[in-house]
Amino acid sequence: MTTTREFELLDSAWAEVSPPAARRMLIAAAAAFAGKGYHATTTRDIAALAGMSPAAVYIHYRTKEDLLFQISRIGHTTSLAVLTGVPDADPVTRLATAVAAFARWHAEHHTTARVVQYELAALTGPHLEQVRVLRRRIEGVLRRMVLDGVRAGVFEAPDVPGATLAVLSLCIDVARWYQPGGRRTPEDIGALYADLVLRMLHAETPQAR
Amino acid sequence: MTTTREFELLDSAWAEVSPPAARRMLIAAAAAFAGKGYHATTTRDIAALAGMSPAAVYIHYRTKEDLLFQISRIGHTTSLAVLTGVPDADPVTRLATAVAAFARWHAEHHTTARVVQYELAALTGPHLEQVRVLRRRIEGVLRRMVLDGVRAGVFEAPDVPGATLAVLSLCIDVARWYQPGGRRTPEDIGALYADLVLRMLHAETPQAR
DNA sequence: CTCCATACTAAGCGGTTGCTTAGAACTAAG
DNA sequence: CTTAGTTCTAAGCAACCGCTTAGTATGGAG
Repeated sequence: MTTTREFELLDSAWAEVSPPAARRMLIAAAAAFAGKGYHATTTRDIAALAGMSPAAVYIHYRTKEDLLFQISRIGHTTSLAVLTGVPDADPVTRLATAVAAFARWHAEHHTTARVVQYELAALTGPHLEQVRVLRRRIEGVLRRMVLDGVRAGVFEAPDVPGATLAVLSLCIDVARWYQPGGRRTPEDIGALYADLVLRMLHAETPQAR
Repeated sequence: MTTTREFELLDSAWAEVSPPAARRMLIAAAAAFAGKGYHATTTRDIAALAGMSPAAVYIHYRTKEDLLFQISRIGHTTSLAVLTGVPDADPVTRLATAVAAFARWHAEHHTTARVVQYELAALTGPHLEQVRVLRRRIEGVLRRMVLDGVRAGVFEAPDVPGATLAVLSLCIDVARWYQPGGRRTPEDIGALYADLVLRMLHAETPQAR
């Protein structure tokens, strides 16, 4: 129960989910899906983690897949907000800040991020389509940032879509390898990746971090 | 059946598996695991894909997890061989060739690579430990290449383990996003990534390549 | 031919799965 | 107090899971 409460306090993104029992169920499902994978998780696992009976899942969610979809939808929306919420600045600072925040999010919320990035195949047709729209928007935002820098002459990238792909891929993969007890904090990872990405684009690192 | 035969011809790494029926079973399992995930794949799926009865699985493999382990073991060994098989050269050329080959392998063999990279959690204790040894070796080989360049003064990396992590992560994640029908061929991806990695390490791109 | 090992299938067993049903406990309005 | 609506549980159903068992077909050795 302590774990669940910590989750709620840390993760303001779940605040919109109500009633509280439905939120607890979502958080339990996200933890279970992230730890064992969607298909290896049973509805009984989720209910037990949420401290309720197996049937309670179906009061708030139509199916197990609906639970996955809500996690995926909220997760994608939140990570998109992290990218777009970066303050306006020159292209170099802007991309550096965005990469740092995006990579950091994938570490800090690696539980949600793992579901977001690695359980897409378990979504049903219409739900998958809805999530794909969000994913295209995320890539679009990042590509625009790279393109702005290239146009301003501060980035050097012979292949803009390719560079965007690499940057996105780098950040996403944090969710796979990150471990909470590890050597690097989410902040460290954000700083490291911002630096590496600027080097990748042959940009001068600004003295303002 | 045509698909299975194509697989066999393309993938020489499976050659060591015998008898042929056991090889067909492994290839069918790899395809199924990559497509739907280990837990979503039933032993009946695998048998059907291999064109045999469900019970035939257990003639050649003790459990479903043993099938996964064999795929993972061979996959890890092969990808390690791809890295170590790079011809000796100056540090810049050597790392560039290795990254190109490693990234390319993850695209070309994205079916196997997906099982290798994303189904580790489904391995049982001793099998997981065995695979972890191979994974540490892969990271070690790559780190050594980065370190050699830093020591020779041709790479600039304030954080060698961090840079190694990023390079490895970049290549591994190819298995997640690569699609056979896509715009980029495995060769394209290898070339793109070799270039991006050299930039990341502030190295001058050699004219060869 | 017999003998025997290998490779396979048909059938099915015990256990687990996602999900449903029937009803209990609680809350709040009239 | 009654009533209605909501949230939960106990019990269980049909389908499906990994895996086993019993038996058949094949082919090589003697």
